[in-house]
Amino acid sequence: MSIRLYDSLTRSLCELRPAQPDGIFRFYNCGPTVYAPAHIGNFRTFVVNDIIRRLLELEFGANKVKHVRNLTDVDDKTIKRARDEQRPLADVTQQWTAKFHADCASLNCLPPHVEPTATGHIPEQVDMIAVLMKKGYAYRAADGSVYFKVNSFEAYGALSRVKERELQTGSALKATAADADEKEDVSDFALWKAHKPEDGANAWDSPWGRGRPGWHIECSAMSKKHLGETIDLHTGGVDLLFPHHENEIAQSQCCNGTPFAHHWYHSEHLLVDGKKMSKSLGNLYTLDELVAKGFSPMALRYALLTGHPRKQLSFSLDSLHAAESALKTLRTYRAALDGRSRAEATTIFAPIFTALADDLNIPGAFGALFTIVHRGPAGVDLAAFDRVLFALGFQLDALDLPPVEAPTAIVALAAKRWAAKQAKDFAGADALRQELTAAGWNMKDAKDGYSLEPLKQ
RNA sequence: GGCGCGGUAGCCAAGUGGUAAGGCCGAGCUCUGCAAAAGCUCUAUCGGCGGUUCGAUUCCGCCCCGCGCCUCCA
Repeated sequence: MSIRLYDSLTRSLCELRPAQPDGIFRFYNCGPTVYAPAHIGNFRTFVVNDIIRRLLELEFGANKVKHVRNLTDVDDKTIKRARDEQRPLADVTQQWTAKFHADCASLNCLPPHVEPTATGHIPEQVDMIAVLMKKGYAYRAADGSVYFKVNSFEAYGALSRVKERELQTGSALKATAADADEKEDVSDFALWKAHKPEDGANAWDSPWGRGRPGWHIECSAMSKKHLGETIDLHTGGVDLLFPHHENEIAQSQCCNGTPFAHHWYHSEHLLVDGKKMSKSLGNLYTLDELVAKGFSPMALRYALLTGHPRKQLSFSLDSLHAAESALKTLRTYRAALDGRSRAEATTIFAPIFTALADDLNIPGAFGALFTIVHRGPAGVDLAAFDRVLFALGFQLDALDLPPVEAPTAIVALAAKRWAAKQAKDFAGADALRQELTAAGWNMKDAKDGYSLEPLKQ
């Protein structure tokens, strides 16, 4: 199987393969800014990237993939959060890093091999900026900040086709750039930001004075350090395509004089009520909120994968209900497999891998999966099915949420109903069941007892 | 204004130049006092109008509608 994936730069499908002779596939995925809980739109990207990681491992071998995902732990948002809460920056970023890790774990995302932080790579960033200054690609402005001179890089705009757009009067860029007055050109972007009072203690020394790195340079520096000058695949959400990734290319290629990434991939946004999630629209969900509503993280993982990654995906609580049901079907199916090895039957799941390797057609893979499931478990090799589950990252035993303790009133109602049923008072039992349903609980009868479970919202 | 993406059953969502996967919901059925669980069955002609073609949902043109990026947003 060879993995073909859309490349944002050439706008075509290209095969993924390691370029270096060591055969190691170098994979860099832009990570989160750790100042708040990531929302599920963020997690769509990370879950999709987790599928990429898993496919790469299946294709090249687990020890032939190096996956790096950064943590942005110094920027306007993290600093503001620390200032608002009157806490040290590191305190805040460590808190939200831990939360991010916990969420990723419950979504069953494989941890990256290296997870570098911006604050942990200040010298590397300074070094790159120094080279850019020396080569004439950057300049120090009157405010003490260092900017990248966009028009010094011929190829600028290749990724986003920025040269095809007119930066006309009144464009958002011109109107709102806070540092517009300092820069030689509105398109220039900060490599090093001179210290401002509101930055507080969050400043580092540099040849250009105290300050902090700009956003884009961290990825250039960290990917270079951990993966080398040229990487095989660089990914992120579509909103990073411009300017973030465009700027990364400019910095890295001007500094190193070598190609930055062979392949670029961007996943599309998760939509709620037809719109991208945002705080201002109030349509933002976090994993914790969904778990509080009774949904399992695995259901969210499933729901986030129901659309093609390069297409916007509509999310709703209904999609979580659908996901729970679909996953239960898979769990039931797996439980029905007898575990007997059937080497001759391991290829029945091939259509699933074919779909995945064909530009990450995950919905297509789901379709193939359920088509196979409906043929029944007879003669199916358990290990082969588990490889499918690995590729998709589904942990079916994680589906069951810890049992919820019912309130005493509910317990009493249930006991009463059970007694009525034992006495063959079915009318009374039914009435009590209705009371329980109205109270938000379902009573599951068994031969010799019963259990209670809360109805989902 | 520039760049890009999309409009497929009640909802979500694949896909192909030759009469449209899959999931959910709903309905019916099997099982079961009821409910649940499990299983089976059923439900679309693909935004609109033209064009190319033996034939288009799939290619081309126009139109309508929606979304994203152009602001340190995944």
